[in-house]
Amino acid sequence: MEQATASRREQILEAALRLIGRSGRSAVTHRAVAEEAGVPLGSTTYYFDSRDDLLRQALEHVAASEVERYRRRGEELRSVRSARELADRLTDDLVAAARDRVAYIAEYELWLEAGQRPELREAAQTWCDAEQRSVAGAMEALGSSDPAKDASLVVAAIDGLGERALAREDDPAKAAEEFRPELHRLIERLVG
Amino acid sequence: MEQATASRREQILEAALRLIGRSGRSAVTHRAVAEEAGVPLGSTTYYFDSRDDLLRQALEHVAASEVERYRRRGEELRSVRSARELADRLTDDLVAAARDRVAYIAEYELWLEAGQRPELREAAQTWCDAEQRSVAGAMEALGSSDPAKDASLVVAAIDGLGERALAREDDPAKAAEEFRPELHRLIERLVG
DNA sequence: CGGCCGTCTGTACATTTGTACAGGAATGTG
DNA sequence: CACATTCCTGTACAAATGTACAGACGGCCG
Repeated sequence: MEQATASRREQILEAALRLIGRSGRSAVTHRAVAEEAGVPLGSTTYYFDSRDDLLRQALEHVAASEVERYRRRGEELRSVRSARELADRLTDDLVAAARDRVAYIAEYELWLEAGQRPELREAAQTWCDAEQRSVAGAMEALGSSDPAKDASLVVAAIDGLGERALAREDDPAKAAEEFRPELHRLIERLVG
Repeated sequence: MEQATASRREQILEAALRLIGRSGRSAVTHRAVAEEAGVPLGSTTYYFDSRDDLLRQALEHVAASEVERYRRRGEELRSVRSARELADRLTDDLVAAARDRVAYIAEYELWLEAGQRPELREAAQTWCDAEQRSVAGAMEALGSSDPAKDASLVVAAIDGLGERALAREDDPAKAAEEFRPELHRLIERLVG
């Protein structure tokens, strides 16, 4: 039954991610994760070699699922017809991400962890590339002269803006909403 | 002797920041900070009420010094004559930041900590505003139609790009260097 | 049935950590 | 000089943490 095994493992990984989203990577302790996942303490040490291993796999896990999400999102974004439409969709995504902070905070925690741990750089890289690719298709559809580079800029701006939204936790979704005209201006200028 | 007191306090705060830059916020323990600062364990509990207090003050301390740095840098940037010149200066700053990671990583750790701790949001806000203002003056000098908003975009892009550079620690400065043409393109498009 | 094996869990233990606090050293004050 | 006050540090201890591991449980084969 690797099915059951996999779901149990994932149950633990996702509990770890919820903790990261709520209280940062330092909150990932065997005991806290076990409690959050509703499994006994022994489970976390059974499925993962060490605390570091658990943290690493949790970040790789969220990276993998975000890559998949961007792949699907990339397909949809190829159909945009105007800078405004793309800006709207990207802002909607950002607002949604800000609303359900877990994955979004995990992304930033992953960057920082990757800064000190080479094993995580590949995951960070893959995540970043997927995000960029999902936007590049849309930039191409809008007639950008260099879709890859423009997408790189748009994604960098989104990440930077998202960061700011997170730090205004009173209402990060509202903060994200305010970036709509900014993103519009950026995309318009790049493809115009 | 508040002079001596201040320097001792700062000695501890800066040791904490070096630890953050090297191993993240979770590395800030009384013992690790004391050892890094070369002071006895009792000192850290004497100058700071608790571990949380120490972490908070360390982040506020680096925020304050970065605000000051941006204020000075803002003056200099007002004299730029072209998009290329501004892009060059901003890239140089980014390369320098990536080279000496501590303050740069601290910035991101501050964002994340501010996401969960309201007391830190003001510092994050102030830092962000200072960074934006330092660029806004230059955008104005270049004839931007909306310097504040353009600066907001440029700063967001820089922060997003910087994040990426950090995750490629093999040589973050080299990664930052590669953003030079991207920044140039962005600024040119915005003010053009 | 008995034996075997992989899955899983409760417990135990050495470390690490936050923090309180008694008292030492230094400095000022009469 | 005695004394008070403030600054500082070593030590102690409870709590939290990482991790090893003995053994329970459940299926499966002979």
